[in-house]
Amino acid sequence: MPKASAKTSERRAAVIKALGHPSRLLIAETLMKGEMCVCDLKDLVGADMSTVSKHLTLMREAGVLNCEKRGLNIYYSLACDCLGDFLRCVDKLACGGKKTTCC
Amino acid sequence: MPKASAKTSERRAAVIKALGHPSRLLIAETLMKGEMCVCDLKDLVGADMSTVSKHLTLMREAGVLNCEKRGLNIYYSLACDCLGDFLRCVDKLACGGKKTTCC
DNA sequence: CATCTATTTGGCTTTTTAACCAAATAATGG
DNA sequence: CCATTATTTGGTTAAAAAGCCAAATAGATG
Repeated sequence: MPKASAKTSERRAAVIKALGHPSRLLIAETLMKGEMCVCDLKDLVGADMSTVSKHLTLMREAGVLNCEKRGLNIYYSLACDCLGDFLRCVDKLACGGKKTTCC
Repeated sequence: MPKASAKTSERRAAVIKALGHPSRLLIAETLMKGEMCVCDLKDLVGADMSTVSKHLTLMREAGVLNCEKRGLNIYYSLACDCLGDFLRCVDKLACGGKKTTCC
């Protein structure tokens, strides 16, 4: 585990932030099953195409997604197969329940 | 892996968002070594105490942190020991490098 | 070449998040 | 009970993120 310099902390936070939005998380979860093109992801998310495109760009720039153009479509896919482990941890935490106060 | 309903997606995203800020991530990384009180975390982060307090509240409400009051201090700790796996995945992605375009 | 389809970009508005300061609360010790 | 220390809350302001629309770009196809 690398030590947390300010720089790596920023970079890590960018990756995490890229997944910390409901639509983007849904996209990532869905891409675990395989690549998809933007228009299919648009249907999945149910937002404006331009909005989805911006989410995808952000995720790609964070290093979370790869993309490849084939014909008219651009296919996005996960850059890493570790997302399962990532989500397992998230789910453990998410189920912990919201504590409104500590004492 | 539970299916991603809108509700669970929201909840998961909240957990992830709680870690997707440089200061909060630094706090979480530091707490892997053990609990700390707010004033120590304030020194670590180097922000106003009230700012740090709000970060901690947000993380606690997301389910990421627990806290316990002892004497005058409140000690925060990680709610789950899975953060290592989480960060391993994040680091893999963070090292992937920023691709500015796909083609 | 003109056109069609898929996607990205730019611009703008609204919402959310972050930060600080000052004031409130809570437990402790004199 | 008063003062002190640790922390949270409320309020305000500034900065960042998200969404939509319209326009631009890039291949594919007739």
